[in-house]
Order: sequence, then structure tokens, then C-alpha cells
Amino acid sequence: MFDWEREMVSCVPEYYKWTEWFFKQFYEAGLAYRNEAMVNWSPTLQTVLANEQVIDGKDERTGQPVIQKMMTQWFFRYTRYTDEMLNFDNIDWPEPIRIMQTNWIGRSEGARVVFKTEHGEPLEVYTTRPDTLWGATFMVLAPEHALVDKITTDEQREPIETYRAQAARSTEIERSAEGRDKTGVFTGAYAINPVSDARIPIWIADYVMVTYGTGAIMAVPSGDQRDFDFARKFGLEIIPVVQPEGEQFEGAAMEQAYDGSGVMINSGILNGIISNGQKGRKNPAVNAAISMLEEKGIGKESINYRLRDWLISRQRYWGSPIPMVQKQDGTFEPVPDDQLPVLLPDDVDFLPTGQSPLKLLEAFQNTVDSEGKPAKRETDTMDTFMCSSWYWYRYLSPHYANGPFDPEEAAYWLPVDVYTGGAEHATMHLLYSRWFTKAMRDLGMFEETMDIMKAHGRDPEVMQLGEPMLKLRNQGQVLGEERSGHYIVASGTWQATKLFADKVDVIDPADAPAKRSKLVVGEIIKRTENLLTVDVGDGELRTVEVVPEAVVNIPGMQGVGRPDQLKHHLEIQRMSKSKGNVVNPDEWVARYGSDSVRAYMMFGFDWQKGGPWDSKGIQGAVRWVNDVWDIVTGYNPPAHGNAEAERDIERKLHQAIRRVADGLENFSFNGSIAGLMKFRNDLKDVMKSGSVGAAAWKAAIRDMLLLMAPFTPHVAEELWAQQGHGYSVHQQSWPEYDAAKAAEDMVTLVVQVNGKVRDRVEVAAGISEADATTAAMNSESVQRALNGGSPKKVIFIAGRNGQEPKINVVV
RNA sequence: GGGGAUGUGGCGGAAUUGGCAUACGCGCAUGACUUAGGAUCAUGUGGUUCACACCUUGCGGGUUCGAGUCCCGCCAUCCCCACCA
Repeated sequence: MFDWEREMVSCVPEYYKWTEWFFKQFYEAGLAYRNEAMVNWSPTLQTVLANEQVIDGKDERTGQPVIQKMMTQWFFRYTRYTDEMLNFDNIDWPEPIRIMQTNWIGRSEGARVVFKTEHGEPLEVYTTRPDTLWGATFMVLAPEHALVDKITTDEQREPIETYRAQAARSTEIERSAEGRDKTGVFTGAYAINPVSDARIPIWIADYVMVTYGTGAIMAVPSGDQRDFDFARKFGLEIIPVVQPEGEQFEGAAMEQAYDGSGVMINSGILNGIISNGQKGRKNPAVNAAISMLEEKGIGKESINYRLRDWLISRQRYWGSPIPMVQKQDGTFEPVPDDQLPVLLPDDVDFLPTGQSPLKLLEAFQNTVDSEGKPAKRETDTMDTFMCSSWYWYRYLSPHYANGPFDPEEAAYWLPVDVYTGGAEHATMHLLYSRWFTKAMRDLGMFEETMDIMKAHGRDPEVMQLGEPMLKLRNQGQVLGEERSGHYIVASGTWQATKLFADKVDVIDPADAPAKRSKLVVGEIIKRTENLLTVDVGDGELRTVEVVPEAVVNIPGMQGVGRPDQLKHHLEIQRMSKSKGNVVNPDEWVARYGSDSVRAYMMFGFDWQKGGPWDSKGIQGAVRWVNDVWDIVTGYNPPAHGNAEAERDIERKLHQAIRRVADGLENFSFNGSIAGLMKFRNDLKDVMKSGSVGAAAWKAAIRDMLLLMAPFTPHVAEELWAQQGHGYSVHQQSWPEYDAAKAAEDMVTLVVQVNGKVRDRVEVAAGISEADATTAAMNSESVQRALNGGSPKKVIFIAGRNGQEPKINVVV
């Protein structure tokens, strides 16, 4: 149900005023900052992109390559809440989403170790395997690492500069497309291994990312395959430090890196300690290594995250303006609250300059600072994920003027109970949203809400979680229908391997004529304009061009047939105009009514999975709705029925209540409707037997309509009114489930022999173990299996929750 | 390379904690009603088998009195991440 009084639009000033306000709040709290950083730059879009918007080194929208570039940009301290965002204890979110977010945040446990160059410059690295420190035989810096310039020797300067220039030019795709073939250049400088005092060469290579860890690694070729590949390629030393039982590793002879468990060798004081191959303190060798590093003061335990701060600047027009002005001295200050929002100008020119139109608009940029001196407005706008990171708070009170939301409303509604959306939002929208809410909490934005909650007797503790949505479920997508192509007979003239058809008839495959040289007979696999690809059987394809004046006969198609009306084969895939498999719900609603279409949408699929549309499958829902209509309007029950039958329909009603309610809570809507369809079948049986009296019948119908209301709201309302009940069916209390009423008197005792079902016996519900055993022993199948002997064991399982009792005889 | 999900009749899909596998629906078959049927009604419909009976949840093992469900190893498909040190 939609409450249109709470409609809001994120690109109107009434909304984005508060998006800007949030930015300002974050800025003043130190959660927003400006920094120079290596960013993803899209030359195509002429803007920077968040890591989340770069897929395989390409921009997710255009598929064009993205390059790395140093730029000054606005960031949010996304990493402030890494550990809290890894905690899902108090929210009910799907496991796959939690795993994806966990992997995205990418927490890794290890240590930072400070190496020194020969000349004494400190060179810090991050490693998850400090136990392998003695095996570090060289170091690798990212090409962009700040120390490269300083340490490179004169002889190596030229190749280093060439390599760095090349790395800067190349896109991330090119860097990873090289796969395992390592490249790199020696700087000419050496470092001292702080534990072994070995003099080890320092290289640069693009397999080390400047953005992760410290942008520098200690390379342990005996334990890391990437380092191993690099060492082999450039002839660097390999020292084994972890040796599995029964092996005798020799650095020169190793064929690949070994990262499994074993015992430490060549490792000074660590020799003999077990390294179990794990990361963190769980590994005895790592544990010992970290203690040693901290004791000697050359390193310390350290946690590292894959997650970077959230880059929110965009060099484009669309998006909320960043409410900052740059003063003449170059520093920034926020726009005063009473001047918010900074409006997006509507007189911009979209010129192909490669720059944001705002950059070209002097009138927008020129302003004054808080002292009245000339200043320049920030022309970057915010990532539109900003707008979607808090919209549900605005829903509460879309026209509220004193803040982003009305705390009175918030105290009633927050947090969101259930949120549904696609799983594709896992690492973007849903993670941003969690960050945003945690930041709001820490900035005290929920304080007033919590006071009001307290005043209304609601426990405000839940707001301390800083979680926007307590329960999340992902829905699947309804895909296009699988459809076979038209089966055709095309005739015309051949030119080389192509048939120019002047006549095309769509036929039933059963009526296909025999193969003839002048004909093409088969299913259309593909059609582009008037060019057909036809499967003539045995996987053989023919190309047919339908000439402009050709006669096209399509049975059931009115008017003169055109080649573009010929259907081609479609596999199950997403609906899209270009594939021609879009199912327009309006057409189906016009044909069957919205309740039937709605019921089918809920019944025909696993809601969390989605699946292909099936234009025949909808018939089941249509028949159900029609049947219910006929049952309710077209049957006159007798004044009095028999008690047993009335008890039985009451029982079935309560079983239906249970199924419908369970389905609604678990998002198994198909189960709910299956329960209702079954009840429809039960009612039809009652109609046939005429055994239920008017009062019991009317009561059953009444509750069924209540159960149907969420699924077929219009038909339920109409029938509710026709039954003489007051408006509205949607404002009644839900039928209460009564387990006693749902319980069966007689149940089927399932008799198993060695766990396999061999017999079924009708017995009274709640049968005792002794009686069940007697019944089982009297079963012919059991007698046969026992063959005169006695059972080894008999296991009785009483029926729970309406389940049948079972008895298993072990022979 | 790492992580995740899925795999059940001809099809969509059911199956609380391990306890009658295939609910509900589509389709199909036979019959009825009909000038007609893409309507409706009845019956049937996992497989092998005349039957008795046996087998069956991607494949192979295991745990258990009992496995679609739990564990181990494969295979297939899809998704996410990816030189992350």
C-alpha cells in the first residue's frame, strides 16, 4: 500500500536541502574531509567514480575504461565504522548480503613491520604473515609510492621513470589483464631485513597497489605465489621458511610457493615453531612473530581493511551541490544554514567541453564568504547515493521544515521494520545506508526521537544500534518468458547461401512439408529487421532475407503480415525492450483483472528467486479468483448441516489460516496462496456434499475473505460487501489461528521398516507408543520383514505440530 | 585464484527443528457437456513393472533408527570479488 501523502522526490530543493545539510553536519563533525587521493577517473564521463561503480576496471554505466588519477576530492570517513558494520548480531539480514558486505569491508589481521633502507629511511609494510619475515628476500613498492623518487639510484632512474609513466597511463584493466606475468623494475636501492639483517633489493611493480596497506610489501617468494613468480622472473633469492612434514625445501629447487602448515625453518628464534598456515594470532608462529616485533619495537599487530573512505565528489551537474565555498586563501567553509539549499542553477549549458556545466557558470561560482569577501562555490556535486542513503527518514514527514524528519513521526516508525530490495544493492546502497545511520546516531540526530519514544513508553534502545533496517529480504526478478520462434515455410530464390523469400508462412511444426530445395522450413532462431536465421533441424541454420514486397502469413494476426511481426526464439532472460520479451502488466490486468495478475505474481514464483513469466501459468490464479467468486456468490447452503462435516471445514479453515500467516511472515507468498487454493478445493467438496449448514458456511467464507484480502484486495472487498459485512475488509482483525480447531481426530500412522515407508495405518490422533507399536506389529509388511523374528529396535515419533506420527521398526 | 548461491516430476515450485518427498498450480491424457472450445465439469498423471513389489530430490561417499535437509569429495549453472600482501 502506498501512502501518497508521504511522497517525496530526492531531486527537488525541499529534499536536497537536507542532503546538503547532512553533508554540512558530517563536515563539521570531521566525518567529511577534502583530500588528494588516487581516484577512479572516467575519461568518458569526465568524472571520478566510487570504487563500487567500477566493475572490472570499467565504468559500470558505459563500460568504458577507468584510469587512476591523483585528484583533490571530498570524502566521507567510511572507515570510521568498519568494525561496527561487520557486526550483524542485532539485525535479520540475509546471509549472502552479510557475507558480501563482510568481504567488501575486507578485514584482515596481520602486522605492520618497519624496514629501513640502507640509508636509514623507514619503509613500512603490512603483512598477514609476519612469521615468514626471515623469508623476505626483496621488497616491492607500488609505482606511485612516495619513497620511490627518493631512493632510486641514478643508474636506475630512467627505467624507473619509464615504468612509472607507463603504469600511470595504463588502466586497471591493463594492469590486471597481464595476469600472472609479472613486470617490475629494480630501484637500485636496498633495504635491511630487520630480523635477519640481510641486504635485500627494493623493486617497484604494479602488482602492488598504492591504495592498499602501506603501498609496499615485503616479498616472501617461498610463501606467496605472486612473489614467487616475480622472483623467478627476475632471478631473486628464495628462502623457504615453512616446511611441511616429510619435505626438504631448497629455495632454488622449489616449483611454487608453499602457504600451508608446517614447521618454521631458516627463521632464527622462530625455528621449530609450528605455523598452521592461518592468519592472525591463531597461528602460533604468527603469534610468536608479533610478540617478537612488538618487543623489539620494529613492528606491531595491525588490522587492515579493503574498504576505503567513500569518495562523494562528482564533476557533473546532476546531484546535490556540495554546500562549501572556497575562500581567497584557498581554505573551505560551509554555506550558512539559512542559505541552504545551494540551488542547482537551471540556466546551464550542456556543452561537450568535458567539464561539468557548473564549472562554466560564473554566476553560480561567484559568491562571498562569511566575512563578505569574494569566494568561489564548490562546483562538484554529490554522488547520488547520498540522496538514497537517508530517503526513508524523509518519507516520515516529506514537508517538515525544521529538520530532515519530524522526531514525532520518527518515534513511532523508526527503525524500518522490513526493507525489501534487490541483492545488487549489497555493497553500495545498503552499506552506505548503514554508515549514514551510524553517523546520524553519533551526531545526536536521533536524541529527540529517543526522548519521545521514551515518553510514549517505547524502548529507545533499538535506535542505539545505528541500523536503518532491522529486517532485510531480497526479492528476485520476474524474467521474460521463454518463447519458441515461429515455425515457418519460406520460399523464394536462392543467391549463394541465402534465400530471398517472397513468401513466408507461419505454420504448425506438425504440418511441416517435406524438405525441398526451394524451401526453408524451420524455427526462427534470430531476426534482425527482415533477416531471419532459421533452424532447419539437426542444428543446421539457414539465412533468409524477406524481400520488401514479400507476402507474410501469420495465423491470428490481423491485416497484412510484416517481417517484423515474426517472432524469434527467446531464452529466459531479463525483460528488455531490445530483446522484445517485455511483459506489459497492463495488458494482463485488462484481460484478467489486477487481482488475478497480482495473485499470480505472488503464487507463480519463489519471491526471493524470481523466474520466467509464464503466460499459461497465470490461468491457475485466474481460475482460483473465478472459483472463489462462484463459490461465494453462487451457492446456497442448506439451513442445517451435519456436525462432523462442519467440524471438518472449520478444521481446514484453521489449517489455511496457519499456512497463510506463515507464508506472509516468511515471504513465502506462494505458500499462502497454495493454502487458500487448497481451501477453495475443500469448499468445492463441501458444495458437492451439501453437508455444511448456512451458519458454518458463512463463517468459513467470512474468514476466507479476510485471508484473501492481502492477495486479492478488490475481489475480497467486493465479496465482503456482498456478504453483508461492513466496510472495509481491510480494516478487520486477522482471523485468529486455533491449534485445537486445526487438529485432526484421525491421523495416518506412518509405518517404516529400517527407515523406509512400508505401510500406513489410520489411527486416533495422539496415539500412545504402545498402541502404535501394536498397530505396527500387526502390519503385514512388518510381519513379512520380521519373518518370524523380533525387531532389534522400535522408534516412535509422536506427531508434532499437526504432523503425522511415525514408527520405525528396525529389523 | 578467493567467496557465495542454486541443482527436487514435462514446467513453475512445496516440504518448521533430520521424520509420509513431489503440497498448490501449469501442462498433458481420457471421458462428459457442447454447433464449437483457448470455457466448464469428472478422473488420472514421478519412474520401472501386467501385477506383486522396487526405485526416486545433480553425481559419489559418510553420519543416523531415519537425510531433499547435516558432514566430506566431485560435477554443472549463475552471481560477487579479484595481483588486497
